[in-house]
Amino acid sequence: MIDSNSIFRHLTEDELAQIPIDQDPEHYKRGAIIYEEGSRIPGFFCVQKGIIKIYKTGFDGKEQIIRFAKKGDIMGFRSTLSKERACSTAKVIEDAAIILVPAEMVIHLVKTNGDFAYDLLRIACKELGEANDNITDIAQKTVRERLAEELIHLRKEFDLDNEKFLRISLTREELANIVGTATESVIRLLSEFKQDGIIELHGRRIKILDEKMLLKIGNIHD
Amino acid sequence: MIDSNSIFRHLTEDELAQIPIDQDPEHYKRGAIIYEEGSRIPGFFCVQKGIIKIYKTGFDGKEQIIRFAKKGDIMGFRSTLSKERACSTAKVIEDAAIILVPAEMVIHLVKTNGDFAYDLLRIACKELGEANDNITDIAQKTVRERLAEELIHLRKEFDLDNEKFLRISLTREELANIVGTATESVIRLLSEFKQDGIIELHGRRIKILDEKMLLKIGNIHD
DNA sequence: CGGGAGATTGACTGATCTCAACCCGGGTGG
DNA sequence: CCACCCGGGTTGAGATCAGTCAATCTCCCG
Repeated sequence: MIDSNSIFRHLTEDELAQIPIDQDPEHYKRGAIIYEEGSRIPGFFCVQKGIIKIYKTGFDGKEQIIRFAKKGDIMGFRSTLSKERACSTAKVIEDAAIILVPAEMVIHLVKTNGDFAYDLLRIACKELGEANDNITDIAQKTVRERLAEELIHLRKEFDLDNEKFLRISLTREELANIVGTATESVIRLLSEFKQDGIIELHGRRIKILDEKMLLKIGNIHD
Repeated sequence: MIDSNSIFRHLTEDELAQIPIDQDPEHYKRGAIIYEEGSRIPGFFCVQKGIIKIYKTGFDGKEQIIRFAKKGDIMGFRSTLSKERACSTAKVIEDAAIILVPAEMVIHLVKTNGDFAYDLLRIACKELGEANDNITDIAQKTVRERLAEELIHLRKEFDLDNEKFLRISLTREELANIVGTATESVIRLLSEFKQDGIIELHGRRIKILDEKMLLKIGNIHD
């Protein structure tokens, strides 16, 4: 039930009993909004199934996708811990099952279970590191480089199916909102990559043919 | 010695005794590097005086300033907690005094002192929120908007002296490396702002005359 | 006085964005 | 059954923000 990399792996029996982990998760359909920018968050969400996009809305209404959450990921801990209103929106892009751990419970656990606190801290630090990488990329790389890099990133996070298709399906607009560019630019660059034999496009599905080339285009070295 | 918003405010007498907080801090001159990208960090740095810029180096060598640390701020906790190599460099831009808390000590505190863990978590969450805001801004706003916003941001973080000069002095290049643009662009935009009577420039010192206008240019609403 | 770092300015270029037209497939209501 | 609509996806043309390159200037320091 609780596997070795779950955020709950260090809870005691007693603690686990207080968490709704065995209860039925809430089910959400594609398009459903789990929480919205500016609202209060009741606690922290653990994704058991599905994919959620987490985005902020810019002043002109354009969405900027910050990250995705999938099975095993948690959402909303930032606002939960700082007791602030949500500063991002979470929207389902692949039907999801999610459980909610109440805010007081999380805070109580942080204060009383050191291993749990440490794990949570490491998750926050990991996200922080990724966010900082992201800032550097967006500030310094071209759209072309960022798109290549994002394809690699999606491949790492969601993997490929046995036909080499990315296991996540995004609209062109969503891709643009990750990379931070216009939809048309994504379309043009994707078809360029296709021309060059780097990817194949079947509607929203993207098949990755030449990962080496993407690494090169994206200036990814590590 | 430990004021009410110090990260150490929740330590017990015993715990405090184990921390080098009363010892003489290490002094660093402008230009000194406190830790460098790719190196191991011995622990976590608490700034008692001075200003440090924390930046990442892009693949072409251009630096991207992630944030500043000043009195009361901590640095390097991300790498310390995740036990990874530093992914950013910390360089002094105003003579600094800094104490170091060894990594094992920090981790031990996180695991045994819930209030400390909670405080640290909140700091991480705060940074994470700021990083996400930053991503959205860089991805969506123009250079002009970002520069205006950054001036407001610097004014909030470092305040103005009694002549309305920003209490932080940066080269044009550093300003460019925060905003994510070319040095020349910063120079041109600053002199535009000067033409419009929004700021005054005296070498590196920037006097803020019309904050309202900066808010407007930067599309800052909250 | 020479050297070097940082600041400035101008000219040019070009990567991206915006706008607009058009296509395509699916769903829906008449 | 068909016309229509709508959300995405594409493509082209033109406009432009911002980056690059290069020359010059100004301090400040040794």
